[in-house]
Amino acid sequence: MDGFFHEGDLVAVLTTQPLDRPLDYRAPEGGCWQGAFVEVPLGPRRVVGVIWGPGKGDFDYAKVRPVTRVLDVAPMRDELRDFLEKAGAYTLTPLPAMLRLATRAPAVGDAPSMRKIYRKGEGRPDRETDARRRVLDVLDEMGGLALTQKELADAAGVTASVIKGLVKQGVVREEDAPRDTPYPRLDPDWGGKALTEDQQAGADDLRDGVRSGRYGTTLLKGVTGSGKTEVYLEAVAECLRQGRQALVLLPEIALTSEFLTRVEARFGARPAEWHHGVTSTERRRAWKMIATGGAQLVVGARSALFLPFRNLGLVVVDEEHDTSYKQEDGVLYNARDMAVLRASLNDAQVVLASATPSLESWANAEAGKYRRLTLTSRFGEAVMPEMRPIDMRGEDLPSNRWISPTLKKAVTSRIERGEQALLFLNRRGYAPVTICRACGHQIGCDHCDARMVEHRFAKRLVCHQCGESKPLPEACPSCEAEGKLAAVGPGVERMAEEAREAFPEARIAVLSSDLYGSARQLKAEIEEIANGGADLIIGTRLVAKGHNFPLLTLVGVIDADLGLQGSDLRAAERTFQLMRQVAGRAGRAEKRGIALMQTYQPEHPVIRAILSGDEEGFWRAEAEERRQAGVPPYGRMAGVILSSTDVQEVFELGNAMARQDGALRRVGAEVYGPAPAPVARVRGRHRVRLLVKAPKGVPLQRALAEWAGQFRLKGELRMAIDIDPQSFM
DNA sequence: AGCACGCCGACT
DNA sequence: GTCGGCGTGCTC
Repeated sequence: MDGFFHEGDLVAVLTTQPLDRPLDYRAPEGGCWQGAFVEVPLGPRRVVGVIWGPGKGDFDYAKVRPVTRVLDVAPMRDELRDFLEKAGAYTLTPLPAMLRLATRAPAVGDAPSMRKIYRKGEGRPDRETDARRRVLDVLDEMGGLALTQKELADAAGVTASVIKGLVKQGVVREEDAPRDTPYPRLDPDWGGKALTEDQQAGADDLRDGVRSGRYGTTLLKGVTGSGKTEVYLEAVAECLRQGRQALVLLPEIALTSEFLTRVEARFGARPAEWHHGVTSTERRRAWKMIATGGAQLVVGARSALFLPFRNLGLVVVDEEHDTSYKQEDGVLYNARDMAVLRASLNDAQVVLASATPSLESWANAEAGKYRRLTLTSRFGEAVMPEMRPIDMRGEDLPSNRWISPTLKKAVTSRIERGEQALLFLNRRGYAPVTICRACGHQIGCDHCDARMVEHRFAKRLVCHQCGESKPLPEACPSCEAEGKLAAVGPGVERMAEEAREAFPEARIAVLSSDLYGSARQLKAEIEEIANGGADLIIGTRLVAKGHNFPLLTLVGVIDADLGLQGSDLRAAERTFQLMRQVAGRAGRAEKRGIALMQTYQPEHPVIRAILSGDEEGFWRAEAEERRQAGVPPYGRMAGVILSSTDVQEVFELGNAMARQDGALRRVGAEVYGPAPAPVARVRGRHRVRLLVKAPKGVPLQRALAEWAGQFRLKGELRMAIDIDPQSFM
């Protein structure tokens, strides 16, 4: 039999321990399958591993130890093993670290955990009280189905002690049942919304893709309100009809609860959920059910890509341009690219959904690698708002004020008409810089090379890099002059202050992620505002993400130039996306909105492109610039970040690496740097960055591995290689 | 990752 | 003499 090992056979076991290769063991009594999750002895410890393949047999047979036991979970499928190997090779991540991503389920190897359930028993209770009668009524209605103690107590409006009393008499039966139960079935034909012609065509197209049973990627582009979600949920429905599983990735957990409600409305039940906020019992249930087919749809964060799907047929990456898909949590990977890789190994379809796609995806669609679907019409006839610049060079504005007379007039007129306005500034806190007027000292973080941001609402200075905070001092920490510290520059809190002065009659709400304790509170506040609880909203980029404000007709961007500073090559792309998204908040339903952008450089090509709405033109120009520069997606890049508590040590290694670059030059790659990383010191560690640039099509990973392998990291030194870095300044 | 081994400086 | 710092190497 293929992939089965009999007792005593040599097997290679990969563990999550950071060894450089799988180790040989002997198959246990009863044998084991390739992919089986096992427990093996390693030195004095026992660790969890996976049967990776046949053993190599290059180790003294007498010293080979047997597998301790095979865990009672579905073996890892070949596709997932393949995915881990390929993703590891691409990101230059050792396999054990990749396996760790795929085994992030708590206590999967333990015996199935049980819980008590309750159903109708025999006879009548000795005394028939109201409470007891209600419990029995609830159980009667269930028609023999069992409930947990909490469900039963809540439904009957009694406490647990009533149930216990009935159990004692045998009137209610208590039983043990496994805790990890399948998720309720989703019905693909439950609540389909009527689609517009445009949406219907898109949905048909995606459905055909899913029906093909083959790999394929579609870039689904559509502005806010164009019905992207409805359209891709039709692809999910088709996937469920085919009896395959679907995965929807969202960039932020804050968006999941709203999304789950929509899924429930469409399919009649809630899907499995997977992100850091899910309890460990629920994660364990999800993991097991995904492996056995008891979960049809998973909604989750990027780590959901490593779940043990039994038959994955579709992956949707919503807001595919979102930078949070590329972030470090030990392993540096871009969830959008990994979704495409995983899908291709599973003969599954990918849908990349966005109003403002990444340049990479746009280029892949242009090159014919991805299909392209564009939804044009917005619901209820409204279109993208009218966009106009406010040339700040011509505005009469005192220093320390940021709302221009033109913008002020526009906001006033909207508020008078009972409509909402939004002032957008992508900067949290009160002021980004606190400077001493006596000596010029700027207050910085003690552990990072970053300035402390004043948060007046919390009465503290906060480092946005490491989260460290301290009270605002009375005296300058450098020259000790008292009362000379001044806030410089605007943050949303300061904008709110100015707005209260400018619009004394208006009800003003500030939306910034740090002002709310929990995602739940924030969501409640957003709902309140959407229902008309405020006249003027002042918000950070948080407002750009998927929330709908039906009364909003004016968006004022305080500083449209903000994202264009610095030398980051992606700055243009990000600013373009952000500005279009923020502007898209204005005007829905029957009211057309307007977006006003305060700028000191209205002739800047990016600002002009944002205002004219010539997206294709912008992408083409941007693509041409990248092609000229030989940077992604027309060339390859990798970042190398070295860090240590010792500055000199990092720079010495950085310089040595830059000098000994033979392995890179042999494939035509070049090294730049070392330079201090964008934030040169984080949490007390000094960081230095090297950049590697290579033509497309060269074996970059192999060259990088050979190059980096020459250097030994001693002491506190750490090296992280980032393939396809987000920023390449 | 853990854990043992071993080579040097410092102390009862 | 021996205690303990951490650099190096091994785990099937």
